[in-house]
Amino acid sequence: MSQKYADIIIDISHEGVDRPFQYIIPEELETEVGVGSKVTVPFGQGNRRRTGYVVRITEEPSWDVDKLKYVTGVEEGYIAVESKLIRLAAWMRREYGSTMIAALKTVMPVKKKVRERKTQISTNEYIPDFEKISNLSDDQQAVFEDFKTDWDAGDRNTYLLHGITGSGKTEVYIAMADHVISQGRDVIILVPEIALTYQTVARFKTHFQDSISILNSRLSDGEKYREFMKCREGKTHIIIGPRSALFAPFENLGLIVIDEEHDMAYKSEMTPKYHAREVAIERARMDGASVVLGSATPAISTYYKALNGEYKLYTLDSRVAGATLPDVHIVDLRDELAKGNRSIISRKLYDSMDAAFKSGEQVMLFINRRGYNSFVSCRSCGEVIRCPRCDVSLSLHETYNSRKLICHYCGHTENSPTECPKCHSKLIGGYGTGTQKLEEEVKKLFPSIRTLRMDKDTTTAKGAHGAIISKFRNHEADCLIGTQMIVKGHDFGNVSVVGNVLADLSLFDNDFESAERTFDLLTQASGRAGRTGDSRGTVVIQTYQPEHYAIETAAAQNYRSFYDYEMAYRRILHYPPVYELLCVLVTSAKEDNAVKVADALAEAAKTYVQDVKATSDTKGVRGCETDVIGPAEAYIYRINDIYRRVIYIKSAEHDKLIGISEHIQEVFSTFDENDVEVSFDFNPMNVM
DNA sequence: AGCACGCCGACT
DNA sequence: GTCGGCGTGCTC
Repeated sequence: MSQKYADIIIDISHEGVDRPFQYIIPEELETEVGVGSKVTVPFGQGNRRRTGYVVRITEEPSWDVDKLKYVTGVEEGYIAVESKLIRLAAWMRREYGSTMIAALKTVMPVKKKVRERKTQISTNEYIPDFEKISNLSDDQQAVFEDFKTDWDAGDRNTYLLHGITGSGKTEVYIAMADHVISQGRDVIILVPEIALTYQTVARFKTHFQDSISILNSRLSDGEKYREFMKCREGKTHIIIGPRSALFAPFENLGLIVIDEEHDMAYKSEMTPKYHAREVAIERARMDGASVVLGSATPAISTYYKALNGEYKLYTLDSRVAGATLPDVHIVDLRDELAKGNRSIISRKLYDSMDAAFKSGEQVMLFINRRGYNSFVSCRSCGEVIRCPRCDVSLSLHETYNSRKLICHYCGHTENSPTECPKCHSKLIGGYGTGTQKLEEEVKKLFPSIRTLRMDKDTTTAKGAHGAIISKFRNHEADCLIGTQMIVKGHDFGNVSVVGNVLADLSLFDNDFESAERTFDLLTQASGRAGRTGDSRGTVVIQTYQPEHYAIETAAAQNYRSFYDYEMAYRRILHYPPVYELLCVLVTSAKEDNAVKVADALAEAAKTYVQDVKATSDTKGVRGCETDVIGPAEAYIYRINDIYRRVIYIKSAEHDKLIGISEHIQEVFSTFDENDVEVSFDFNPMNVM
């Protein structure tokens, strides 16, 4: 038998070693080492043991054989992922500007010690059975039939299923998944976050019973690995889970469904900062699978592609079971103030709540900010209490016996001062409003009402989220107050009033997606009112900008109208999806180095753009504009004593942005400021 | 990333 | 003279 050699990516996240190194596979390990194996090898002059991943096996060495070292160990029973997932990692490396090892680690199933429990806990126990789905409505059937026709003809596509809240998208997914599985292919269902999409998961679980793998964020690495093994071994043919379920090691993937495809949770915060939608489409392309994107409020960029014909568009615009749209009222808070109402609950919202409580119905109040007040400032000198390590003001949080100031970025905590640290005035206090303040207000206005609060503060404990939801569902509280997490996918039959207490909070973010986020939140929140249909629900939207198109179109539940307005802005301002955006983040503990490097990289990018333009002009190609903006201070200039500067680059051509990012990386690698780091974010979803 | 080789300052 | 500073460069 001939000698085998392995190309191995070493587990060191550094540009300098971000390439394969070749090793000899010793005879005794030959059966165990395959593509995707996790191995240990001696590396560097000191022959330090490092781990690495095998990305290729050859029979011919491509390096001086005398210099090759031997593979020293293999992780036993490690899932050898098919080379397809490694190719997907390579694609992600290039697409999102990360190292190969970082890309591999996001794609590889993690194996930690799988502790076998004595009493096997079913990870899916907490999900109740859901009523079996009834037959598909005519609308749903038509969508499914069209999909089936394509599928049977071997036609693989990306589809956008645009269905209003309550139109029954889940039933359509299930029908599609059933069909694909019946053809011997595997299915991945992505949901934004399992805890928040409880009902979708429950429906799938009811339908597929034990043949479905369910991933959730509470699973340990070992449990997650076990679910992945089931996929690998063909014990299950469908998996449902968050972003990471995208890398389930199925051999015969046929369909990827992304539910609530507009959700921000699909964008990874960790390098490589990939978007699950894009990776899903690439994986589907590699595996000959179809992708179904579903949403009531599709991302602008998704709808844009659907209208361009890049995706096939399906629309479901009638609610099943005759549920009606709620009555939506917009309250202008400026009028309210003029009339002398200084409460954060308007007259209209108060009356609606009062009526609901009197008839034994429930109310949901939504405010997109946690904490008590947004910040603490001095009324005398204007001093605002800020985080000592970050460039943000601290948020006030109240616990049972103390008032604490917390930094939402680094976690810094201090006691709330009783006097101004600068001018020593006692007139120091909180401004703005958050979930805690709102809860207090409700208790003051409705003393006999039982309230529940759901935000990041009350849901950190394991199971807290589900506990709050089931308490409210069992009507152990009359009023649920929370941040955006309460609007996602929960159906409460007895809720007749939904209040958006300060709808423009998300508009104040002022990045190019703030209108889109506001529209999504308002639409989803409105969808929570009166869904079961016997009584028409009431939605109250309180705002300082009642004429804003995002608020008006959300109140009218008119997605298309919002899309048209929004696209007009995006076109004028050269924002995605017309133009794509690359954010280059330059960070350093030394402020002057961050400035210096950011300036140099922006200069390099500008020169590069000019050169590319010059060459394409000579070829007669009408080069699309590419703008380099900045560098500027990041939205939050300092986090944990690290200074942050950003360069934004806009281009209508995706490949051009990739080229620029590669060029910037190259230029950066010649610099010797080793306290500076550079990271890339394509089409960022948060202000940087 | 980590380790070695390499060429300049104050020490047994 | 030499011990050691960390600048530069390589790792199969």
